[in-house]
Amino acid sequence: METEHIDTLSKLLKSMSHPIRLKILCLLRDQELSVGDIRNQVKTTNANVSQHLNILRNQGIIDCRKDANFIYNRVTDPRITELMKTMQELYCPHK
Amino acid sequence: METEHIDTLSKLLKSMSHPIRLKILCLLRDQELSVGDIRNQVKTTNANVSQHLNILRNQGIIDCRKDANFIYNRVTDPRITELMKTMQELYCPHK
DNA sequence: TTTCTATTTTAGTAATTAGTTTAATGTAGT
DNA sequence: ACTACATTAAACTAATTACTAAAATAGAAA
Repeated sequence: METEHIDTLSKLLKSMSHPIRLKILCLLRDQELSVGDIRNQVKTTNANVSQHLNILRNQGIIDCRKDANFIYNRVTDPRITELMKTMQELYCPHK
Repeated sequence: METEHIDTLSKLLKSMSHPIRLKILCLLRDQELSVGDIRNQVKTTNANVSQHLNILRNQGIIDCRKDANFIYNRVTDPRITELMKTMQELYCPHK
């Protein structure tokens, strides 16, 4: 694997490797959620969720659309969905 | 996904998300290498490689065997190999 | 034993990352 | 206009992580 890919991938993994951000990605895997929705599930402050969402946006993992005064977030990159699926299969004991 | 799995996985991703450690994992995917071998490929100090290897060992990703005064490292967890394979397929343009 | 080589550990510092608080922005409804 | 709500931005402290250099450990060979 080339250095360029190593760097790209390590940045991606880093952005996913915070428990709050990983949880957000899980939540957004099959639904669109507002910042407030996420805050309720993750139990932290709005500002903190916002900061984490921003990191995921800058990484190109999620994007958002605005509706009234809500911002709905969703996973955009299908590779992330695929990667999450693989991780779940490998690390979550299948029922 | 349960909180426990989220924590486990985020720790795993964190340990993989440093470029040097990710490169080490790539190198060890299909071969056993000594600390010095790795240092030559990664271009840093022995101590630095040793520290990164230690992080990967504590995470249970790799283990090592001693032969004379060399320590040979290898990936032990087959899930890591599988995960690396998926990441490579998704993020390295296939020839 | 001494010497050399490979690796690890420790200690120190620099750099990055995380979380809290507060202020600011934007939008809908009254 | 004002008020309420949702979100973001800025500033700061605390905590973690990374790298370097030097000392320590362990084994092989002389």
